Amino acid sequence: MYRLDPDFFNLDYTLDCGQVFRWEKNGDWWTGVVGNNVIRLSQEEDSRELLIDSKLPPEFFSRYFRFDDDLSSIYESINRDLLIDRAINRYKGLRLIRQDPWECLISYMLATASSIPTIQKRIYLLSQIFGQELEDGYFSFPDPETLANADMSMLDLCKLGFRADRIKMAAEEVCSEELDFDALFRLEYKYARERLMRLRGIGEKVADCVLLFAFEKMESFPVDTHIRQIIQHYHIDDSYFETCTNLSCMGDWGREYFGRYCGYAQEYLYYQKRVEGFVSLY
DNA sequence: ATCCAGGGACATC
DNA sequence: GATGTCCATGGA
Repeated sequence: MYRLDPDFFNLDYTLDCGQVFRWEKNGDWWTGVVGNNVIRLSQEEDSRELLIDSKLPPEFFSRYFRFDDDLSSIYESINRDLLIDRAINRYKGLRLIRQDPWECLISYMLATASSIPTIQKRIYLLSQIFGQELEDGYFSFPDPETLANADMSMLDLCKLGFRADRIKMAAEEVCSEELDFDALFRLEYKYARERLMRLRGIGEKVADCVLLFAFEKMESFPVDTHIRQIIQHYHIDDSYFETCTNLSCMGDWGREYFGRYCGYAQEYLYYQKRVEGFVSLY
């Protein structure tokens, strides 16, 4: 057990905002599985110090929680209007997380048209049935080979619905190295997105989530149902915005409007909408 | 009962 | 390019 003292960091917002699905809070402590590690974290009320119950070194958490991102300059660059300004101030310290590409890919393929508790349940079942038990009740995420070779009757136990065959196909592509994660890292956002969207079950939204959360593409602007509702609800005085009705246009709008770090803007708007609905700006 | 949830594929126009 | 329907599942 040791401590870190990062600035601009709120553990609750970061783990609760809906970007990761394998953390749960009991009392003051969060428990989660990252790779083959069961990790427990807490944050002190007043000092804001991060308490870490894990054998992993500080460098691991600096990387995982993106302490290398300069949040104050990111806030400055994305703060374009009252709505995002409110979200930034209310949820200050929410950081994007550097996720594992494979787990992130499958997780967001399983997330389509589902509530967050349902997604969490699917991922838990998938890990319980196909992963390794690390501690009582905590399982590693299954590796690509296991899912590629999984038989459908076992996969159906995870309640994936129509998503089951999609993730099996994705697992096969990863195993055969037809889908190369290293290559995706090197590709520009636009081309990495096109590559991911060639997979069955990956459209613009899932591709953007995976690129934002696992491939360092901060210019991703995932348009899910909440973001769509936000854009439709707040008729911001912007001619480009006014004509923006379909989803892919909303993504382009977000990129242009918020700039290089629009992925951060997206996450703040998303979380604010989930927690508070359509907030008043007066 | 009906609608919605971190959507996407496919047909149709 | 824009629109409608279907796809499982679970909770409100």
